[in-house]
Amino acid sequence: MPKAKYEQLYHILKNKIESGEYPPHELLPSEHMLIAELNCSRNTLRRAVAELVRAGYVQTMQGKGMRNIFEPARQATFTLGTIESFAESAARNHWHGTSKILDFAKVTADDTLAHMTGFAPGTLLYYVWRLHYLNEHPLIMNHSYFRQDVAHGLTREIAEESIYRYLEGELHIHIINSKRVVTVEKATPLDLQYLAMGDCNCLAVVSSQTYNGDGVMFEYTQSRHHPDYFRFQDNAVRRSGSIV
Amino acid sequence: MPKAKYEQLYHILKNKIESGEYPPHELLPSEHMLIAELNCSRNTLRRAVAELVRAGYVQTMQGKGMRNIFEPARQATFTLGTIESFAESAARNHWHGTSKILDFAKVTADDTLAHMTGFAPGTLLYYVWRLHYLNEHPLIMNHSYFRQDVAHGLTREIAEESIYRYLEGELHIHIINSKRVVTVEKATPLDLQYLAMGDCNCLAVVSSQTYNGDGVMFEYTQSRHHPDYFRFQDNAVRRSGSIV
DNA sequence: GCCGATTTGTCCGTATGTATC
DNA sequence: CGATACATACGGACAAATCGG
Repeated sequence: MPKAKYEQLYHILKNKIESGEYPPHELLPSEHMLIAELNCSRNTLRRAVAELVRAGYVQTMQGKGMRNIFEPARQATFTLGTIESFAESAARNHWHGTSKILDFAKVTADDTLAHMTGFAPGTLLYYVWRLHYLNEHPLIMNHSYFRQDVAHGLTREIAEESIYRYLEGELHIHIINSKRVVTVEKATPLDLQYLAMGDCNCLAVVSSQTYNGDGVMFEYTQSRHHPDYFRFQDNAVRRSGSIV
Repeated sequence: MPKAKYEQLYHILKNKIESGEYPPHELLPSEHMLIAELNCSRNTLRRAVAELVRAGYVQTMQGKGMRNIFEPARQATFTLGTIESFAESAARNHWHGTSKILDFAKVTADDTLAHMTGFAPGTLLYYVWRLHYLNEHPLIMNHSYFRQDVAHGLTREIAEESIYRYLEGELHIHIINSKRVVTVEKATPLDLQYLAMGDCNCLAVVSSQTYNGDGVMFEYTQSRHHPDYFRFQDNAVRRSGSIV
C-alpha cells in the first residue's frame, strides 16, 4: 500500500489507462485538468506522470499534451528498476514458485572468485546454490555469495525459507540498491543438467551486486535463466542532451 | 551539450565522482552544502541526484546522506533508458562501427508479421535488413520495419547512411520513446551464417517498438546480438511500496 | 508570418514529515 | 530530546513548443 501521494496518483492514472477509461492513442486531460480533478499540486502530478512515462504508459510532448500509449497485450512480466526476490515476483505474477537448496557452504574469496564477484580477496562469505521452479519447471539457477559479517547467522534452514526476509526482518539490514548486468553465456554442464535446456547451449545471466545502507556490497548473485522464460522490458526516452 | 541546469549539475557531480574527488564508499556533502556550492535550488539538485541514483553512482538514505557507490571497472557500456542509434553508441564508446545493408524492400504486413511487430495487418512497410560491424566483427543483425506513410521516401541509399538522421533531420519526425524487450532466442541459420557465432546456438534479441510525436508506432526493430558482445546494465532500487 | 492561448518543461522558495544519530 | 539529513508537497514564475486565427 503506497502512502506517498504521488504513488497514489500514479496508480489512479495507471488503472484508468489500463481499464480503457482514457481512449488508446489519444491525449489525456491536460495537467491543469488533472490537477483540479485529483486535487494535488503541479509538481506532485508531474512526478506521478514521470513514473508513467518511465513505465511506458504515456508519452509527453511539450506544447501538445500527454498521450496514452498503453498496449494491453505487451506489458511486462519482469520489470527493470526494482528489486524483487524470486518469491515476490512469483507472487506478483500469480505463479506457483518453489525453490530448492542444492548447496550451502562457508567459503573464502580467492582471487578468481574476488574478480568475478567484486568482493576483496580473503572476504569470508556464505555460498548458497539454489534452484527456482515455476509450476514444477526448473527455470533459474542462482549462485549467491553473502558477506558473513553482514548476513551473519545465515543457515541452510533460513535459506530454505526466504533469505531476504531474514536479512530485512531479523537482521534489520536495509537493502538499498542493486547493480545488475544482463549477459548471454554458454551453458555449463551444470546448467544443462539442472535446467532442462533442450538443445539450447546458452542462457541469460543476470549478475547483481547488492548494497546495504552502510554502502557495503554484501551480496553477489549470478542468476542463470532458462532462455525460454527470460524476458526483460524497458522503456527508453529520446532526449536531446541525452543523460549518459 | 545539455542546457538544462539539472543536467549540468548531474554532469558536474558525475565527473567529481568518477575523478575520485569524492572518496569512494563515503558520504557526499549534504544537499544543503551542495546547494550552496552549486548555487541552485533544492528541487534542481534533487533532480540531478535522482539521475545519479538511476545511473548507479550514488545511493541516498533518509536521515543519513548520500553515498558514493561508483565502481570504476564495472560501469556500463550499454545503458538502458535512452534511445541511441548504432552510430551514436559506437561514437560514444569510441568504437569503429560500420554497417551493411543486406536487403531493402517494400512489404505489406500479413498476419504473422503483424503479430510479431504490432503493426495492423495490411500496413505498408519498408523492410531494412542490416548488419552492424564493430572493428570489422559482425555483432548485430537488425530486421527493421518502418511505416511507409511516416518514413516516406526512405531508400536503400539513405539507409546506407543513417536512417535516424533522415527521419529527424529531413522528415522532422519527433522520436519520443521506444518500448524494448530483451529475450534469448535460438539462432537461425541466417544468424549462424552472418554473425560468426562459433558454437553458440542462441543469441540476445532486443525487440523495440518506437513511437513518434503523433503517438503512432512507426518502427519495429528486432536486434539480434552476438552473445559475446551483448551487455545491458541496470541499477535497481529497493522501495517499500514498490512502483509496479 | 505574427500573435495570443494552451500545454508541457524548468526553476525557485518554502513548509512539513520522517529517519538517523 | 534536539540537530541534521533526506522525502514529500505546495504554489508561483518564466521558458519553450504547439496550434489556431
